[in-house]
Amino acid sequence: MLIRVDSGSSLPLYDQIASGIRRAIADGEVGRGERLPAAKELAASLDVNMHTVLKAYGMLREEGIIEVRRGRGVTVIDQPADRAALAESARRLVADARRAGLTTAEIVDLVEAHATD
Amino acid sequence: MLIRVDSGSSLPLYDQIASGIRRAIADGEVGRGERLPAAKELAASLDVNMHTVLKAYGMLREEGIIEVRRGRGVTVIDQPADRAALAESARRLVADARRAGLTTAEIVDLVEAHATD
DNA sequence: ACCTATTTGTCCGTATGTATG
DNA sequence: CCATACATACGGACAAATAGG
Repeated sequence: MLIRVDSGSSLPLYDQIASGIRRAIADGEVGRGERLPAAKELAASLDVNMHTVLKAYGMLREEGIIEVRRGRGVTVIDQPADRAALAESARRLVADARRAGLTTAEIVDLVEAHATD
Repeated sequence: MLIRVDSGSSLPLYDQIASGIRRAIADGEVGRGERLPAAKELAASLDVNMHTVLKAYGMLREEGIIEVRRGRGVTVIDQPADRAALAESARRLVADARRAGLTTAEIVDLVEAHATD
């Protein structure tokens, strides 16, 4: 898995790492169900602290794209895409947001705030 | 704001702190829009590390209950219930979309498609 | 415009705990 | 029992946003 980080970037290192892993998965560089390197190893290879990698892993776990378990490591979740459920989620979000009085632009902002690349 | 933590508990300190703050808000001990103590202060009063308090604050921010800003401190959000539900919906949508391999731009497109003005 | 203090954000390092195999 | 690997908590350092003088 090829990831590069730039300590001079304005983006936090953990964001860069999370993005790199998302890309690696999207590109099929790491397959579904496959294991990602241990935090300690990835940290060493990127020359960052283990906590920084663990924070990136934690983000991806909250996004539901990896499974993180102590003693076992990190694996990419293998789940088929369900576009129907996705559309339903989007519909429900918009409905709730409308009820709360949000404009379309505000809804987009809200979504983007939860979709940090 | 009265919070108690037990280092002997099986629950992490940051969970205990977050729970304590949720309760304090629910009980009206701290009002909407009011400010919570600086992380450093709360940490000192609970005899825990500042980072532990910051982690608790981060959790509550993700839940949409509080607003945390650098240099300004932490304030309780006006409509926690609605915003919290919205944030949760947005989080879930993004997680599902990520799992389906969508990029941020594609997620925004999906939302906009359901938010025709 | 400048300076200072405050406050959170990020990153590092270390130590210890806990689940897994 | 032992090694691996993440989880929690501590501490320190510096950066960046904010507020106020």
